[in-house]
Amino acid sequence: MVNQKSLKRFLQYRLSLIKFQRLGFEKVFSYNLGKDVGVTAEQVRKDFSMFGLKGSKRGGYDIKYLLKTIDEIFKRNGERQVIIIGMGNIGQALCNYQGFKENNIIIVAGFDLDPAKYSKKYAIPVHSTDKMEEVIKKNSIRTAIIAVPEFAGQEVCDQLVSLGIKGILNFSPVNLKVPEDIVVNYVNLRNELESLFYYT
Amino acid sequence: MVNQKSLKRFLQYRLSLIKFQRLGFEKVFSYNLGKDVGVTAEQVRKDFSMFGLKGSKRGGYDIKYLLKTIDEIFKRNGERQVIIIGMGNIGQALCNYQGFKENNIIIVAGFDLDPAKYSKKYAIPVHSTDKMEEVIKKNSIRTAIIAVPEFAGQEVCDQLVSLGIKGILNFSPVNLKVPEDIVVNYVNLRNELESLFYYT
DNA sequence: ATTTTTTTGTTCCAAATTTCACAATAATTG
DNA sequence: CAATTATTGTGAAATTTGGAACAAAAAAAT
Ligand SMILES: NC(=O)c1ccc[n+]([C@@H]2O[C@H](COP(=O)([O-])OP(=O)(O)OC[C@H]3O[C@@H](n4cnc5c(N)ncnc54)[C@H](O)[C@@H]3O)[C@@H](O)[C@H]2O)c1
Ligand SMILES: NC(=O)c1ccc[n+]([C@@H]2O[C@H](COP(=O)([O-])OP(=O)(O)OC[C@H]3O[C@@H](n4cnc5c(N)ncnc54)[C@H](O)[C@@H]3O)[C@@H](O)[C@H]2O)c1
Repeated sequence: MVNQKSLKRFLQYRLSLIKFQRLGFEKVFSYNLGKDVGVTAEQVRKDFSMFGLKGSKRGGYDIKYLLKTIDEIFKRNGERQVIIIGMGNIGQALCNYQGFKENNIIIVAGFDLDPAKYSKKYAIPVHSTDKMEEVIKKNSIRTAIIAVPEFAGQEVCDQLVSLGIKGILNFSPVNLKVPEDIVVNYVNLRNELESLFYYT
Repeated sequence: MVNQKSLKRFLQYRLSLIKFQRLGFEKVFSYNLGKDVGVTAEQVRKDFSMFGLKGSKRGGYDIKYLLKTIDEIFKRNGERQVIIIGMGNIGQALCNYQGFKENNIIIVAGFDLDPAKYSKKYAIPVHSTDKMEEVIKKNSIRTAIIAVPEFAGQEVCDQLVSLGIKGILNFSPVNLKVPEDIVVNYVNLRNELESLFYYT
């Protein structure tokens, strides 16, 4: 299995590379990237080496080439579709975010139990959860965002897994029990905020 | 410096402990907590030992005592005030979230450059960024959430630091340059989602 | 009261991750 | 074109993190 941390660093490298490219650079050195992203130059080189990205000694790395390869790693050229379960605060914030479309990520639809959410006022169509199977199958969707309250997290997760979802971004503060081959990324906003109060 | 990961696990332990308490339990064993939170029992004991939390051999840990001590670690009994800079999608989602108030976290105010955001329709007062200093000083605020676009992240961060903020939750996809004594927690939603496409 | 069982607390061990160190080599300089 | 310099790529060392193992102690059983 691939190193999760390295994987997320690549997305930071990508942002940084685009920044350098906009500034007119064609090459970068490991320490340029490292400094901008907040890791050591050695870390950058190790990450690159792990995914087989090559630079030229003394000449550094070619930005275009790096971007192209990173794009391949994250399948940026294919369709990258995702659905959201739970169209409350978080679900709405995500579907209004422009940065996904700009980065080739399509939020196909939202799902909710509450009929009040099936309105036209959202950036994406919102359906009853009964329709999940249909939408997932029709679009061959493999990735989903769980943004339902804590008590519903595991239940929704089980549904998603049974419908063939392989990758989950989970906002509910629950440790999800999933089969081996399912990848879950956790975002626990309350913990991220609250842990700051330890220091302050 | 304290182990960041351990710190965040404590908040998960806390949630789990409350769950057990609601179910009528007064004691837990390390493996109960571990199973629920998704870590090993050894990890739980190690974490507890690191913060000086004591259990009784064969009797396990007293839930009330654990909760009380964890509450102290995160200063749950004092005022836990925070401000949000950037009242766009994320800023609004956060200020509408009930779970903060329920957990003794008060979002005192929001700040934005855009006057269209200074309306009464939000759950918290929203001011011009000019007012940041006044609000921070008056309430002795030490914790802030950055929810502005990428290009403004570092600038806002510098302002906050100069106004005495010590802990930052940063949603903008930038590596913030901060003095040693400032703690930053990063939430990069796009990376969390996009990294899933590596697998799917 | 003694033995057995169970669980903590901690030391030791293993795995994963990061940093160091340096040979290899490409670019630059003289 | 030889010497110098800068930077990559990677194997070894160091660090960090998590897991295993087990003695110590408390509870339960006999
Ligand atoms: N909003 C935040 O700032 C914030 C902060 C910390 C944690 N969270 C967590 O993120 C998650 C979402 O938060 P939110 O503020 O968006 O919640 P919310 O209550 O605003 O929205 C949840 C939505 O899920 C829907 N829902 C409930 N059960 C469902 C089910 N079984 N299937 C489909 N839809 C269902 C509800 O109808 C509602 O629309 C929660 O687990 C919350 O704990 C949110
Ligand atoms: N919304 C999402 O789902 C999402 C997903 C991934 C990343 N992000 C990141 O989170 C951050 C916030 O996202 P969003 O969708 O809420 O953005 P948004 O554009 O909806 O809101 C940003 C707000 O910040 C304000 N602002 C800009 N410069 C400011 C300044 N210097 N001082 C004060 N206010 C300022 C703007 O007026 C706007 O109201 C961004 O950095 C974005 O990249 C958001």
